[in-house]
Amino acid sequence: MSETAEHPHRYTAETADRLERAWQDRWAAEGTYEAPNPAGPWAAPAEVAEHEAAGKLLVLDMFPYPSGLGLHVGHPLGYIATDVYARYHRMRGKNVLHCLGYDAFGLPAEQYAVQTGQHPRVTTEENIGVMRRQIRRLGLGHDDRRSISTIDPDYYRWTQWIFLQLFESWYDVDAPRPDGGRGRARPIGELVAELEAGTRALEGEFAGRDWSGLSAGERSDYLDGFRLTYPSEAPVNWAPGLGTVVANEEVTNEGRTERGNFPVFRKRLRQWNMRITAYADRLADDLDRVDWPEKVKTMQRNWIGRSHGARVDFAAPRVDGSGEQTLTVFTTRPDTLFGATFMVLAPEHPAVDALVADAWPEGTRPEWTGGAATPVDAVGAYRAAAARKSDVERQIEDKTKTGVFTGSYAVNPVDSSRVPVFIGDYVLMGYGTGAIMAVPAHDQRDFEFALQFGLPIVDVIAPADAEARAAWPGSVADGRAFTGTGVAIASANDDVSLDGLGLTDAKAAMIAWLERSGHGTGTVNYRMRDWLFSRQRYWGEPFPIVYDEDGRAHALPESMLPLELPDVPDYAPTTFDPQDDSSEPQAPLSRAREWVAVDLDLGDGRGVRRYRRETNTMPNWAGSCWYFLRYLDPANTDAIVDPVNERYWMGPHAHPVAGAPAGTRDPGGVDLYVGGVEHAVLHLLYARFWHKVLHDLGHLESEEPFRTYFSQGYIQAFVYRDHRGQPVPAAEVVEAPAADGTPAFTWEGQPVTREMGKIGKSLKNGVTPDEIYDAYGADTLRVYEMSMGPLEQSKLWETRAIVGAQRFLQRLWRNVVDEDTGQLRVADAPADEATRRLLHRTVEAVGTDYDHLRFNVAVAKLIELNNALTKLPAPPREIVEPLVAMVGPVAPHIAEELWHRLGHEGSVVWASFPEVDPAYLVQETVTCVVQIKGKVRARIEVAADVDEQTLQDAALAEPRIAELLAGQSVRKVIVRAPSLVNVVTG
RNA sequence: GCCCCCGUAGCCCAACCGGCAGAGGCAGGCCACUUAAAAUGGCUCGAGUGCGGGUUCGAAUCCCGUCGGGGGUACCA
Repeated sequence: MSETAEHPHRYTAETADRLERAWQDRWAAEGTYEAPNPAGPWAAPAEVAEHEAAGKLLVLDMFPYPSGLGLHVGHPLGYIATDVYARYHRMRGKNVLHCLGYDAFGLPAEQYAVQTGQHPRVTTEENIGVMRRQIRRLGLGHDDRRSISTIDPDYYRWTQWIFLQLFESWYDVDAPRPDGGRGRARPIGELVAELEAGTRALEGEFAGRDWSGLSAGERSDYLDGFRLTYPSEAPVNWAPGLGTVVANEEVTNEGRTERGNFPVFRKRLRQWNMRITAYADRLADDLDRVDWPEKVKTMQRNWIGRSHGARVDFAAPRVDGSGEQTLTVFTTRPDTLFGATFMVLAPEHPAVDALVADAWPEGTRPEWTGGAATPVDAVGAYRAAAARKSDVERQIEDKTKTGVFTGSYAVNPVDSSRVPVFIGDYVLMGYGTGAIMAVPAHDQRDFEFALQFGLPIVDVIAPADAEARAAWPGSVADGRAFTGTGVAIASANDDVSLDGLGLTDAKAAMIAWLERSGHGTGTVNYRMRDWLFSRQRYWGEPFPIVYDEDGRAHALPESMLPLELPDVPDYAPTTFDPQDDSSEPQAPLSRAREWVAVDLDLGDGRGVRRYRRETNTMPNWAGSCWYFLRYLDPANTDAIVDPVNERYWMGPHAHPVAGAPAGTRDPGGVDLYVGGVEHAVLHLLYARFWHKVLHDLGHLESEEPFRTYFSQGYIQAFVYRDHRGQPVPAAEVVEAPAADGTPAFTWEGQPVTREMGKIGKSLKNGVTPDEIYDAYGADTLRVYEMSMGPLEQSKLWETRAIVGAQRFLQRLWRNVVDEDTGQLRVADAPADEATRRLLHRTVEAVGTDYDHLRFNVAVAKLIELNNALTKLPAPPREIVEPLVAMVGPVAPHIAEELWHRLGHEGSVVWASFPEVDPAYLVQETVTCVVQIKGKVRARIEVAADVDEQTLQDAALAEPRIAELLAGQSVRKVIVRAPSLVNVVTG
């Protein structure tokens, strides 16, 4: 390039490339970013002590998944942001732990391997290699010693260990916690001991029996009902096209898999689950104690879906004459029980069979029968139709209420009225009890159902406000349910009256009556279900579980960990026709017969026996639930993390986060976690759950994994499509104004349309970091990405705008280095007053901006200061040095190079962030704005410490103001010394 | 349908507790350097804050309504 010849010492892409690589090598060789641990295998307490005054900082990025496609320019955004933050805090003297590992087990890696015909380990390791190279070239200050990968047996040994912790524990809802609450995980051995000693009674189907009277099998089943991870036969989400079951959290609204978009079918299968529901309350409550975006907290609260209400028992005579069938409903509105005029059960509800009559009873309306001759036919046909409908169809269909009468009546406990029992698919088996009491006057869905089927609608709530009550014609006349808050009416029996009570009191009164009369109980219901944990896939962590001849699950002893994933030639999943819901999942590991059948001594006193290994593997989420804990102490072979290290890096702070409820303590956790919002109810919820279990069991001091979480926006790019809607290569699109002046776009001469979209190969708008490294250098990419806009916002990638970032670095370079001679240009003469003031203002602003992740504003301030230096004949060293230091977090390579050229021996990485001298922040004089009725009419220079009266006098004496005020009466003068005077006239 | 976020110059974005609408960048224009172009540098142009109302001495900022964009969620009893 010619400019190199003309300006041999100019900062160009080549210069950047050369010095960036050189500094990356040197940082690696010198271990510049290695963070000392207080304890464990890497204990370096003396080095830790050096940071005692400033403290520590744990910065975390979401665990990346090494895809075969490599990175595009959108991926590094968060990594750069955390790196800037980490580097800033290093300059503040903190012991900063920042590193990056790889989440390498899972479906996409396996699919990629199947496509390319290579073993997943081979392709995954290759992909990690590519990603490591791309990440290293960005110059991130990671402690590479701590980089771990989930597929490493030394890592997944501990994933399996955590699984065993969950298997070997149960949730005791009564156990007191150190924080004063009740409920925590305890070792299952303690449960067994209490059962053996008879201090704890058996529950559920074993209630009333004695532990010693149970068979071994019964004991095992009983304990499985308590373990935090347990096998169970239950309806799960089976995706034949994916060849595996998936968790509820991985199913989209459309009833398809999040990964691959395959149809999902409900199927009863024996699978492993995690008892996350035991933690529902704490997972919901503790959101108040972390510093997260409110949006993400809301998403988690909605997912957990806690609602307070009551369970109410209705009784219906069984059609076979064998007595009463209890139908339990969940309602959030027990106060409307007097208005319950019918019941609806989910079509799959198990009690339906006991209620389907042989013939339509007297008074059955024709529309209740679904056109069938008998209830048996009607219910049979309706159930068959409902079962045939996929979830997708149920969603897509309009919301017209359908259902049929079972031919049975139940008794409303509150007034002994007979209410017809229907089945209908608007009641879901998966929520509450799968049965509802219908209160058509006060629930819009029930209202619609009642209209459809000619069922009675009885108002039991009326508007509370007398005026509104007088105007309200009743729900039937109004044409809709009254769902607002109001007061109860027509709600009394011999025993209880709700009449006149408001919502809260009426609910409480009804719950009290239900409990008193034995017809129900106040309860809390959750939308969240237990977490389906097994997958029929090869590329995941094997379960440390074996089955004996009776099919009972046994944990492998810890000494047998890691249980390594066997190398099998046939790792491809067995997939089916995506629509074939009759198919059965087949785990690839089940084909590894020699691995599955083993003779082991589990150390339980039974000696060597024959066992069959669990052939499911763990889901992708397993490895990412706890990786940050391993970063803290990756070489520790005795423990998942040394407790001292965990307390040091993640222990609770002295003060709770802003907005936490009074009296709560800080939960501990990562100091800053940055990642995309797409994991709001998956990873972020699962990780919190495991963390709380490990906390309860005494392995962790912190109660939450992520004290502060920041969700970054995405970088998007324009997508151009031709007339068929096909994306065309974005880089080849030409922009030219159309005849009317509006922007128009063409590709190969053909008009194309423009829209925003994700960056990627499929949309033909991909830009890789490597292209940008080559054309501009990593520092330029870093500065550009940080200056694009607020971190939390989605932003538009615009390759042509990058040059602005490069020009900034070039000007910075030119302020220090002569482009022709390579000599230093800085002057040792003192700076002038104005520049010095600007410097201190900049130091002040950039520091707080870095601290608050406002990198776009920080970069603008640095550019401003740099531009001010460009105008000087020779930039003064006293300004240049702090500027270079402040640039260090965003553009570490150029800063390091200039720092050394300025004569420093040590790294800029560990230089102190410049100090603000407050003396330079105070202005001697300021410009005061003089307004008349809020409009600026004059400006005057006044002393910064001017008092209000003097300022007012000066303002009114200002000739232009005096002129404008002539002949007007001054009503009021507002003085905000020293910057503003507002004269109100009239 | 419901909930949340965002609308400032041609474009991306600043603006503290309500107090001069502009920090920075891109693009555009002019000039310098150049045989020329690119690159680089200098200078410069540019909106009254989506719209309508309200509160206030004063509103981009607070409140109400409305339009547009983005996200979440949806028969959850």
